[in-house]
Amino acid sequence: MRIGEASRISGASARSLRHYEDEGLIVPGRCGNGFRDYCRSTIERVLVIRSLLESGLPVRLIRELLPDAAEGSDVGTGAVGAEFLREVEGYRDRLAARIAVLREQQAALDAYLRQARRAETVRRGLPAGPDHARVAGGSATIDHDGTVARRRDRDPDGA
DNA sequence: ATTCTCACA
DNA sequence: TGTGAGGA
Repeated sequence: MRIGEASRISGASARSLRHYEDEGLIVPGRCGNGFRDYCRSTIERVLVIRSLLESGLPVRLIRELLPDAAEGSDVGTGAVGAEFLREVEGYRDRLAARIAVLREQQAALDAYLRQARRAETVRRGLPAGPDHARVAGGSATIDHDGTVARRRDRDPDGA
């Protein structure tokens, strides 16, 4: 079958199917007209790839886990090497590190929203609200207390 | 109507 | 991964 049907059956977009091929995860055949030809085993392989992807394994590791798409016929054995496990662990650790960073960013935004809402409430209750959110040139960061710390990239008039 | 490759506001 | 171009 061609990529269209393979896409419907596997649930992977034609784009993804071509991508998996570029990544060496699958090796569909080719018809005379150059169209890709997907056989049943390839479809099954795509299904496995998708589940693995959803499990969080990066393409690189999936490639190592699955038997060579080129030669072999059917799917995964159970022969996982110790080195492979270490790679997965490494990936998971890096993921954890990224999550930690994301948590900090989320905390910073939560803090910012709290102080921003507080400021909004205060403004309504007071005669005049002098300071508003000002966004000027340069970069800015939001601290854990919700404070927006701005800094000019370079002070034009300073020496 | 489908697919292919290539490139990216 | 999506999307569009330009061709088969």
